[in-house]
Amino acid sequence: MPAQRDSDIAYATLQDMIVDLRLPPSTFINESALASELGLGRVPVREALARLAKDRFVTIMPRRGTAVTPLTLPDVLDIFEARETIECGVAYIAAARASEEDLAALRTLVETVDRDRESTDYEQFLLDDHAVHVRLVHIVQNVLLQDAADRLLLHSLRFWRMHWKNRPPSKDAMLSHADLLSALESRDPSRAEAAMRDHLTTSRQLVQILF
Amino acid sequence: MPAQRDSDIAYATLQDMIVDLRLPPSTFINESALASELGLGRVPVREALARLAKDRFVTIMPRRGTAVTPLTLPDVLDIFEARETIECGVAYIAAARASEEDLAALRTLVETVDRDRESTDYEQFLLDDHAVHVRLVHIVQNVLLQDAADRLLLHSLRFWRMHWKNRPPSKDAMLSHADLLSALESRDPSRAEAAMRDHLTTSRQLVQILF
DNA sequence: CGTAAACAACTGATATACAAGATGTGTTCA
DNA sequence: TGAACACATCTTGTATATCAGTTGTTTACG
Repeated sequence: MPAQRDSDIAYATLQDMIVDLRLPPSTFINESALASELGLGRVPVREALARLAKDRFVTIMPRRGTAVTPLTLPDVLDIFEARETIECGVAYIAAARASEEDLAALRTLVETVDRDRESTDYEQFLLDDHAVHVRLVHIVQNVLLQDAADRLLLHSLRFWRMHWKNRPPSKDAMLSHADLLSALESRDPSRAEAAMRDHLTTSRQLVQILF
Repeated sequence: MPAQRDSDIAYATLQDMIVDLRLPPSTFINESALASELGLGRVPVREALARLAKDRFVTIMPRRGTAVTPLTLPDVLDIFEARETIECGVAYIAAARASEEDLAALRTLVETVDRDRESTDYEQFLLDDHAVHVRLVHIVQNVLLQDAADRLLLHSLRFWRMHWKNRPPSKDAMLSHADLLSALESRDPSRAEAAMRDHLTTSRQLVQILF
């Protein structure tokens, strides 16, 4: 879905604004104001909102208005559960399907994340961690799984930014992907799946403890 | 996403038309003609097409036109792979989470499917089989997984209709869900997952043999 | 005779304008 | 003083019109 139409520009811009919290959860959206702010017409903005609603990034209440979807605890648990379901399967498949280039790229990314863990710049950590997961999904080369996973990863990114904004993370809240990478490099699907499951359940538990 | 706006009506109608092959794969879509045929304006139809494109039911080629997405063998294999990834995880979760009402409803549906297998009305079989999978996903009560799974199930339904249209199925191509149901009723997540995996890999192999 | 360039027609893409529904406020009556 | 009804305003939803881009065809030139 390459951005060439105004509608695609609006979609990409709005998604960015929602995920990086420039439009925080529960923000009400005024179509006309937003359109002139983006320098676009109302029609392409509307088309973009319709698509974002399918991703559940915004919630359209017919004849009442559109709002950035709020982020409740049940929602967050759904995100984690869905990620676990899809990404564990993805890790299993990727172990068999990854090319040497994939593994090399992944190793670089994982090392970057490990450096990020030593710093206190959690924004950079989040971005690089996100990149690892996106790359992993990319390995499978299945657009349908990719669609689903990318959406979940963005929801997840939005959540962590929100979560850490007021409660900056301790160092051990920033997890490594060393086990996962090692499993992939030894082409061990079951171990890769287990590593991913461990990775996701651990981070989920870090959230649940706080609530 | 309840249908009340014209845009929702257009979305639901078009999705039906695509999945039941009234609009076969690769059909080119003329917005104006379609709008007047549906008795709607062009704008809501456009919004609906934008959403259908996100589901990959139609393919928008900017400034060139919109077509119902074709159905190639690699696409079909992606559908099966994605279904296996998601639905096996769903089956695992559902085994622990299903209520007694869920199990009762599922049992009725599975028995209906088993009756369908005795007949030659593959359309009815497809609909009831679809209903079983939809119900199973519903049990998990996770809208994100539901979004992803429902989409895949519709893609799958479209494929089977296409596939069996010219090659009507033999009786053993119509699979049962007896094993899955029995695993769910004994609350055995691993067995439920295994039953689902067996179900899906078997039907995938039935396709691959023919190509 | 073949190829390339220009033109015309079609169709999608966006902007402008209009209509309808919902919400909040103000006034009036109990 | 409180509650209910009506009105006004705001915002979404839809239709119509205009603009721009792509494609296919035709014509002219090599």
